[in-house]
Amino acid sequence: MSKCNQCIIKEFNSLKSLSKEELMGISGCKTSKFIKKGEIIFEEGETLKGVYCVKDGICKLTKLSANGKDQIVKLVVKGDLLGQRSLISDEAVNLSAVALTNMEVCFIPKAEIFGNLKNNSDFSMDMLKQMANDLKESDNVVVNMAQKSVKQRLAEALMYIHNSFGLDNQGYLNVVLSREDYASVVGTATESAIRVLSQFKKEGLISTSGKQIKIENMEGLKRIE
Amino acid sequence: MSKCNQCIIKEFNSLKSLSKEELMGISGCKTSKFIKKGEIIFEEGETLKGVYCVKDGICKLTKLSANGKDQIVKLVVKGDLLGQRSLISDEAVNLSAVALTNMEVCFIPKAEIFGNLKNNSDFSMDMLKQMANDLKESDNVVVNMAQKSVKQRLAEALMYIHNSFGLDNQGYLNVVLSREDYASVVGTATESAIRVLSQFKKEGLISTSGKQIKIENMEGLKRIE
DNA sequence: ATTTAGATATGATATTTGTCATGTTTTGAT
DNA sequence: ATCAAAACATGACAAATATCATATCTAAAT
Repeated sequence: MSKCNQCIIKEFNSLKSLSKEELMGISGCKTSKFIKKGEIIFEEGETLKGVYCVKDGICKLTKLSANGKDQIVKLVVKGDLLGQRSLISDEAVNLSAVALTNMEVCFIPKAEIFGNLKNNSDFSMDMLKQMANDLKESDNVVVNMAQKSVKQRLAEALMYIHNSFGLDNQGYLNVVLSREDYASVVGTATESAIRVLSQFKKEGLISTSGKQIKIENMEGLKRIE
Repeated sequence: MSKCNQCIIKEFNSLKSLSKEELMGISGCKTSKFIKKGEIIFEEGETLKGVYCVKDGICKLTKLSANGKDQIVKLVVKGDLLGQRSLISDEAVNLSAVALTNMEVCFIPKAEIFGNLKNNSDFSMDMLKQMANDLKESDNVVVNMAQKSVKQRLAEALMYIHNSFGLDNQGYLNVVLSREDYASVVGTATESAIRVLSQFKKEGLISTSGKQIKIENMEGLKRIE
């Protein structure tokens, strides 16, 4: 069993506030899991028995809307925790998590997290900060959804992925989404997302190679209205 | 100076997890403030020096979008705290707070809140729970904004206000919003909000008396597509 | 290599929503 | 009580977006 206190991943999330002893405790009860692209980590409505620490790979958090369409609420990468919100509220999960690439995650049981929240105020403060940040971002997304056009939202989604998830060695976005997923991120019909991406391509703002997308003119994307 | 441990309001928020001594500490440093309808409590970008506990009245939390329109992100009532998110993130506030009615609020300095977060794990756990709940609701709003029509969103806004803020003695919604505010809640043009409300009225789903709105057919509103 | 389901693309059209113009009503200040 | 400003209302039209149809491309399975 690999040791949490030697794991670099923890530096990217609240677990960094835990002591060596507390991390040893987690090492002792965590389990490691490999998840294939497309597989479901958990589904809306499930009751979670712990949180997942993402060691490698990328997944999407989605919510099924009343009209039957999935909406992507967030993209989660290496270093993020999954399921804390649900655990803290002591409710069924509000979102589904689906792997966009092959993933490696560590599962940490609920009791362990709660114990640390109770005894380590730095940890709970860090968790609070993380949650506060998620809330701010979610509020910002609400405003964008309500006030911006599909074109703007898609341009911003591309820039967000560019800035947050980086590029491969040929300059393509590291996160590869289907057109349907792009539609689901910006909240529009798949055909609309395809049309806008085609337009961006015509205008030289992006280029593509299969599913892969490369931003060619960041300033142009910023100027989209 | 009135005493926090005798104040019923605290039962509705995280302050209920504080001990009598901790509440006395807050009583000693809090200040009470009356705010008139339409006045700004704080504005996006400001740095807060504490949180506000809403003793009476209702306010809206808004965010200015790039196109210059205000978006109402949340309605806040008696019992809620204002400004915790910003305080915890140690950042400028993300949202503006504007009174929709005359209000009475208590201002509690930052240091007092942080001290209690550090020393009282029940308090920080409760704060975490509150934040987790806000996050869930915000995520749900994102999905609604992205996937539902203006008509649906407005119907839901009316039902939300009905269920969460109650009615006056004649059955009108307790929260009275201008048409512009309704537009800002659902993220649409003021004229569109007016049109939809007029249509609801024609269909007998609601009735109005000036700005006041009464839901006449809850089931009908639920069925809106 | 062939097949085939799924993804991407695009045209035609319908629907929704926004914008501008204009008139009416309500509200608040004097 | 009167007046001005703001809020409300509605028509006409424009723009954005969704839907439906259909064609092409791609990738995985045999």
